[in-house]
Amino acid sequence: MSHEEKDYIQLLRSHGYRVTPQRLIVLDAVCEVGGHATLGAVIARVKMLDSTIDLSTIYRALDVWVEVGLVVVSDMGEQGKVYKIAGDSAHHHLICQSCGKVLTIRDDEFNPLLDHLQAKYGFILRADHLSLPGLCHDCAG
Amino acid sequence: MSHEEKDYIQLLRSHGYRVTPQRLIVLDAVCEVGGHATLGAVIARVKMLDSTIDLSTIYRALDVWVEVGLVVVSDMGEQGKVYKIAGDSAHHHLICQSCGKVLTIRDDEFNPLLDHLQAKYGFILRADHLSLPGLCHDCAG
DNA sequence: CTTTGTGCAAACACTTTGCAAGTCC
DNA sequence: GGACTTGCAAAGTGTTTGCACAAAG
Repeated sequence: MSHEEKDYIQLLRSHGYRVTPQRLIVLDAVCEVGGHATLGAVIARVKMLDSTIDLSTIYRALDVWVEVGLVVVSDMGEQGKVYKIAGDSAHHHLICQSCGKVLTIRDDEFNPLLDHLQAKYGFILRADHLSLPGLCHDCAG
Repeated sequence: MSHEEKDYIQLLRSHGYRVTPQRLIVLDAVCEVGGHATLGAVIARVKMLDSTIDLSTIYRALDVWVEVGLVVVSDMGEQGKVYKIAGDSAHHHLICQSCGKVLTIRDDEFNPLLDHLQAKYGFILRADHLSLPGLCHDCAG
């Protein structure tokens, strides 16, 4: 695994949570799925690592990791919730409604919009994972 | 109700659907709730208009209206699905993660972003109802 | 040893489906 | 009359909760 062991153990403890194998496995699963891990993908991965872990435990463990801030979750509507390790560079997705292709764009491409919203409404956009529907180059033609 | 009666009756028929009071009531409900009608709001409204209409009928009727194109649905994740009469001017929401306040912004405020995405990726943004998370003016200070 | 976490089963909310009876055309 | 719809009840989903036992600190 790519994350530092001490850090997240301290993180759990400092929030009054205990360190359990189940929680570590769930965290590993999110890591290993990588990128944007859908709930289904995380569950599948956890079950692969240890099939005796209960579904409710997975839900609870994910809540804990989100609570302590090591994992961030975003609800993408149709696609359900996706989990990822906090600190990954923010980015967004362009999803083609015709062919389903997914383009990834960097967060800073939103800066003009972000500046505009802040200037006009005082609203600070804090989206680290948007999914924007539309038509890709191939399907638009 | 604000919609033309003939139009949507023809619309149903032309798609091979029958005109039933239940379907009309569901359509009315979406109209009356106005703007973005959450599923819950639509259901509540329908029940108010005629409490004998079954939940399954409401779901099926909404599917029919979406199918014929008179109603559009967007899945807003956390907030669930919202329904609205097709043809309303497109716009988007800024949702404050701290206080829950919702700001509505016009679609054309996205034009710079839209142009950028089209120029750089050939991607045509087709979002008529985005929800962007962030912090509102009051909470950001 | 005390407190927290787990697995299990049951409860839950939300949505869909099968079917007989009713309705639209 | 014949096909489509409805209401009802039941079955699915996906997620949460209560509780006795197990594990962490």
